[in-house]
Amino acid sequence: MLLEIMDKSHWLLKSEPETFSIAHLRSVPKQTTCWDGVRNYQARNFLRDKIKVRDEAFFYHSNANPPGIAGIVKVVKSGYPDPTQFDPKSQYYDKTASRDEPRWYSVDIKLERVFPTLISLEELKTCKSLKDMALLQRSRLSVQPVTSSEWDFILNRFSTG
DNA sequence: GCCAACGTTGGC
DNA sequence: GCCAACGTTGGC
Repeated sequence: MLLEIMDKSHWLLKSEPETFSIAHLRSVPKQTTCWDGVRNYQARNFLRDKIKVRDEAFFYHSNANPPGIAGIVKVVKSGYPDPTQFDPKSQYYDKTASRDEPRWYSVDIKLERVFPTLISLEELKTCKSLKDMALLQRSRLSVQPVTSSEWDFILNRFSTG
């Protein structure tokens, strides 16, 4: 099957830990959750079109003290319409979206690893090899690609248990 | 809490 | 399709 010979892609997913941290993810059933609430078109396109089952992602704590990469998750379900866009009670409700024409997408992710210590943004910034990383260049994108070399570099450079 | 960066909206 | 106004993100 084609999927088996395709390389995994790597991503970085941001979450504010006050809202949903890696500790929250560890405590939910099956350590699996719907990655919902993304309301940016470029991020949406990655969720809808590019992120595949078996891909891995860094779980990044944004708006945190300190901000940084807290662990790794894997994708267990690829893009499908974000259910919160249809829910009037959700803070992510979007009245312009319909089930026939969904506007926003989610994937399901499962916890793979919590790093024993956070890899802080400050440390990432000191690495010349990471100077082109989307996180350091286009800091506001909440779903962003990570190249294989960036992924490997980070796992090798930092003690991640 | 500030504010720079950047994304979205809407009048024209 | 431009661009000013406005809103959000997220580091600090």
